[in-house]
Amino acid sequence: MARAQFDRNEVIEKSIELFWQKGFNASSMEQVVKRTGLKPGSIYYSFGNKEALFRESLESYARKRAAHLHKILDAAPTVGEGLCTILEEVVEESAKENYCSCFLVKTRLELAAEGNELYKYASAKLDEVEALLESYLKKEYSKKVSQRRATSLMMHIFGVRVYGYREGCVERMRQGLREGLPWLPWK
Amino acid sequence: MARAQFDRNEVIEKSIELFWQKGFNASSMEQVVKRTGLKPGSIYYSFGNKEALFRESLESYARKRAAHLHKILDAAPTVGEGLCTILEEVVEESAKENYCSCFLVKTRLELAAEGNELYKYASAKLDEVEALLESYLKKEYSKKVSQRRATSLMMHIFGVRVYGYREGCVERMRQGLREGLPWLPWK
DNA sequence: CACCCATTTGAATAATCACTCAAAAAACTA
DNA sequence: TAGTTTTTTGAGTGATTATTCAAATGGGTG
Repeated sequence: MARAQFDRNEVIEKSIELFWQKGFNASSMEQVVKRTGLKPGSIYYSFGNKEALFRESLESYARKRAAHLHKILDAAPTVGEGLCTILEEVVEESAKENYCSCFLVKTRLELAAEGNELYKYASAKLDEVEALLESYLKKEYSKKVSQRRATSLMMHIFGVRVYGYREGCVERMRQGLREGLPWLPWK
Repeated sequence: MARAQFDRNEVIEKSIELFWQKGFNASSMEQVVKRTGLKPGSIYYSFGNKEALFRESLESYARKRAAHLHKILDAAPTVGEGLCTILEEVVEESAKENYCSCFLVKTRLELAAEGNELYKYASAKLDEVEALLESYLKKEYSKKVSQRRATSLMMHIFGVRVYGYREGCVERMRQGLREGLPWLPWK
């Protein structure tokens, strides 16, 4: 076998599922073995160790999320409408079964102690999301207003990511978002 | 020894410190042994098991937080001013070394999978905080407005709890809060 | 076809985990 | 002070953890 037999993307996909749902510490490599079907040796040969596999999963997740945000904001007629779409999506995501917030947010909260590298990575990626929002806002607002509103948006997104665990909270969150972000073109 | 030799409150206090900082899964009972100075047998004899000790720690934390919120809101000249004080405190807390968000929020995010009892408890306590805020708001606003603003406040608090890990973010968050909560009497 | 080497295998390893228990010790009671 | 009950002690348990490795496997290449 000169080339690996498994599909690397599929393995990362399954790992994201597990790590996102359970977090770093509650996920065991045995569970990774079970979900991916690979043997322990293969996983370690291909990915190094648990932290490296987790990191690759986080990277993949962050890449896809950033691409998605870009796509929506580029497709929207105005920045404001794009932001409304994003927020509405985040709200609706919380209504799904097995909702588990945002992989980056969860990692930031779980691994903050001791300056963990995975924490640093998740934090850097979240900062990048804010920078992305700010850059789009600058198309319509001054630098000062854009920065303030980007931070406000981030806090609302984080808010929904935590609030969303509550059952039957979708309408409440919609109201709350309209209250806190009245400058957006809500429908 | 008919009565325990250690101070139960002190042990819970040390446990809160550990569990709050590291979370449930990254905290080992050996670390509890080290921090409290008790022997394993004593801990299990007095508290049952890890989950029960964690729960007692969570309960103690939640009780103290709720009392603190009540105290501030009762002492403030107006509800709005009390809310500003609370938010400013949460922001300033994030600037401390070893900042670790909110024990309840961290527990909610870490243990949501599989309907864990500790997750349910943390969630219920967070819901109670919102109910508390809403009851104070009703003194000055209609039921509808109070509910909407209580949710908005909760989302902002959650937002700060997650955003606060970012370094040098205090001024940013202050700006963001004023942007999202313009109806509060900010100074 | 034969060789090579990347990859797979799965049992094994050592560390750590939550938790237990029988015996010792230390209060309270009479 | 003698006896009873509660609490402490700390070595020990079995399960689970992340990780390793020598041997087997099989695709690519000449």
